[in-house]
Amino acid sequence: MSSSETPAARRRPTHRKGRATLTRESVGRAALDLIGRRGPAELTMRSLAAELGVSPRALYNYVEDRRDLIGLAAELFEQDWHPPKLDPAPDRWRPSLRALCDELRAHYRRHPGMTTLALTEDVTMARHPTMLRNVDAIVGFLTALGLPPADAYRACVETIRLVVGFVEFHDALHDRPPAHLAPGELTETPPPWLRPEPGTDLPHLTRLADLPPTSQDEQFTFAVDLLVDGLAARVRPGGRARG
Amino acid sequence: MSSSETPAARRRPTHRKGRATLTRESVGRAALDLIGRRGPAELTMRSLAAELGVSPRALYNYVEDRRDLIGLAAELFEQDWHPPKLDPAPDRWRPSLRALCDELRAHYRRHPGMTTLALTEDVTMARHPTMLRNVDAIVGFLTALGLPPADAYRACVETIRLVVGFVEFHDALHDRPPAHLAPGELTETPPPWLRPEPGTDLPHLTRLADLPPTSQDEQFTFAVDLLVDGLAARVRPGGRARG
DNA sequence: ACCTGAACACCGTTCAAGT
DNA sequence: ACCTGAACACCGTTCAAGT
Repeated sequence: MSSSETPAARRRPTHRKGRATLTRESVGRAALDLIGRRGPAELTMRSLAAELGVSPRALYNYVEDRRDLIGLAAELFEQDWHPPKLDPAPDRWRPSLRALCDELRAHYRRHPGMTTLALTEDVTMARHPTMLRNVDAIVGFLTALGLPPADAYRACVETIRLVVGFVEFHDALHDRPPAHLAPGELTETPPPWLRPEPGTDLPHLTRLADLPPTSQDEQFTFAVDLLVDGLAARVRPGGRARG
Repeated sequence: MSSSETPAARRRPTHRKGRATLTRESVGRAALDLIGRRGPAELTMRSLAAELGVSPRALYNYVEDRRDLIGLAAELFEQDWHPPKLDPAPDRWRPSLRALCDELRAHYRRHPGMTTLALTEDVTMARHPTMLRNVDAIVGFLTALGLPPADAYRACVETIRLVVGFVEFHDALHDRPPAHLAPGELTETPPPWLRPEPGTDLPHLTRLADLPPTSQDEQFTFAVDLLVDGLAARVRPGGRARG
């Protein structure tokens, strides 16, 4: 009766009808989990509500609409990642950058298709303070290598785009092969459909067909190596920035 | 009455009820046009049927389903492009590669979101003979620079991914800004949401806020320059391939 | 052979009503 | 304050019937 009830009595109940109370964050987490487990196409207001044991209408008490839900999941997804330690010393920056790309790739691969989903739903990601800290750390690392600040920012953007593009365009197909494809049709690189018919005049593809295939990881390593060498040309004393 | 009717009489009618007769190709072209004009989200069986003046059911006489339709549009889209002339001479390969990237970017920009749509619908692109010829030409160009065949193929893949990733993740947002965004919110690079609050400890982003913004084209040029320099490190006599 | 119209099972979202 | 159930306007796809 007094104005000083116990804090517990003031707090919102944590359960309701045997079910954990929904919150904006728990709804977003559930969406992110569902995307990771079943893929982005399976995220519907109705399927998420069913997993949470509520009616679809109940979700609208915590998110404005589906776009808001996807944006929320994307934000939580970004909060879950921090860049590894980055060392700009002349003999350490290359392995640092490679480790950064490897860890970023592993993170995005845990939710393949997430970025593409945000893109198609016009969701703008990356407003969270965590993301600001991450970008600041990477830009600082690239600046310490000797890049002008504007180029350090540009290189940061390209590094992230390289990884995200690789995961969304390459890993996503290999990690979750579409049901309609024959097993080996995408695991091989180059894929079988790039193997020319005998007799066609495609000399370089013909020669390629006899080489051992490139694995996903080899292709990724090649992409990161290209980036590292491109940056090295701007970092090395006497390196030329433009051709 | 004779068995030698005129060829015109044997041919399928080109019109029906005042409307051009549908064909698989004309349906695919209409889909590609609709995507370019109104964006990928606006492509539905019903909207396409309405534009063609038929019922939605009629489309199923020419395509198996929506995935098949999108694959068909993607195939026609690829047929519309051919790489420019590529000159591997030591003083010409850099401008050649830059021109290739510029033209590929311009092509993909004509149908922003097309690649992402194909991706989310599990459509595998690029089986058409035209695409084989294009890839063969690019791999041949990179081989002539001095890259081993396996690396030439890998570099070809990364070049295309760089351009497609840039168009889908960067140009798409600038060229068709989502309705819910304030005008300057995406045209500026770095975007306003990367500008830290005063007093926060993000020194590199803080410094960046005072620099003139990077235009889309400058960012693209930077990305291509990185690629060119990365390749140069593998092409130059004495260039090191790995760090 | 090719089309239409009605129908089915989905989807996001909203309304009116419950507790 | 938070929920449910019914409803609306969409969607892809299919069925039965027309010409």
